[in-house]
Amino acid sequence: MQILEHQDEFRESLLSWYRREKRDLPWRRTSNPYYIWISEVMLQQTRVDTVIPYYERFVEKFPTMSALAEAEEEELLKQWEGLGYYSRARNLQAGVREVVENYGGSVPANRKEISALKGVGPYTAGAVLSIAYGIPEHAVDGNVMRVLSRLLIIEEDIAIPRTKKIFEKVVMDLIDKEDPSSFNQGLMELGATICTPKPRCLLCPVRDFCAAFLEGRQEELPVKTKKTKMKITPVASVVIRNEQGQWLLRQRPAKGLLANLWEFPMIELTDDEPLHDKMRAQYGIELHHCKALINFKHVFSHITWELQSYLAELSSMTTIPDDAQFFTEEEVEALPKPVPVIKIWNEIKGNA
DNA sequence: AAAACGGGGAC
DNA sequence: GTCCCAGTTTT
Repeated sequence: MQILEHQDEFRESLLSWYRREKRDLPWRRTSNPYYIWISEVMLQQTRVDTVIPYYERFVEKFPTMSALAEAEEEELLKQWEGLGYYSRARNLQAGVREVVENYGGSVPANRKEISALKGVGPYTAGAVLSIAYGIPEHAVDGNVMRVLSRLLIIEEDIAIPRTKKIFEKVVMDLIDKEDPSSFNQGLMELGATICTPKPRCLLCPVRDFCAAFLEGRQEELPVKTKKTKMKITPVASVVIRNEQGQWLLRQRPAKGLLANLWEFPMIELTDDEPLHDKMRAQYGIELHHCKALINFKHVFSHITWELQSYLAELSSMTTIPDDAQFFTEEEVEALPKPVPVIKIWNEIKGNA
């Protein structure tokens, strides 16, 4: 089935535009599958401008798969600090370890095997295969669905998982067999710079092929039902300093939100029970001279923390929880911490 | 199929 | 405020 008239001309217009206009990005200066892999994982749900400095530091710190395979998780998370979706980092390391142990250090060059690696889903598999190895495989992300939904007027709801299969099929039909890397990246580059949610069609190199532009319907596509009921959670974070001037940090659980990152002991404020009682009940900590620090909101993808923070002294008689310990200022700096915790820490240091 | 999973930039 | 970003995993 021919899904698009003038397929060859479309490919040529897209590819010549991409080769002429593509941004000079760090991961476009290499074809090392490991580096491409790193970049694609970092770019999941994350903008290019945010990723660039993280990518540069990461490949400098872990220049080989062996280096990453041997790294401590704390060191890994410190490199990822502030980038979000921290399971990406753990999954990347797990995947790299699989490659080192089971594939002799060579990233698999077929969809079946590469997709079996931790953290490598349908998009990342296709991206690494096409960009690093030049294999004609689909790499369908949000950009590609937006571009193709307009190009072909595909009105299926892109919020529904099975809709992506439609676009994967379209890409496999359209993809340039000679340069699948530039084709896939060209679609994404177009979506990121021209065919944006608010499209700039007058700059588009393929508008003559675009069914939505022809009908003036580009603003209506893609169709996406949204629905996020944001949950609001009031929390209190207590910064505790002992008589030696050390700070009490707790490591978050290994699963769930901000897994394994460090924080000042945090309490969910579900009822109107006093903070002191909750600290005693949940942590066995007795607070003295509790002073209010700063209050702010922190928005995650599905939760908003309404966060209160306090500075308190700890009585020397109290036992501390076994998932928490005291750290010097230098040690606190070195621990991987989520952004709201860093914000509190900066407030502490500013007051000192 | 839906929810969980971070953080920031653009409007 | 809303949207959504070079998505994947878990439930």
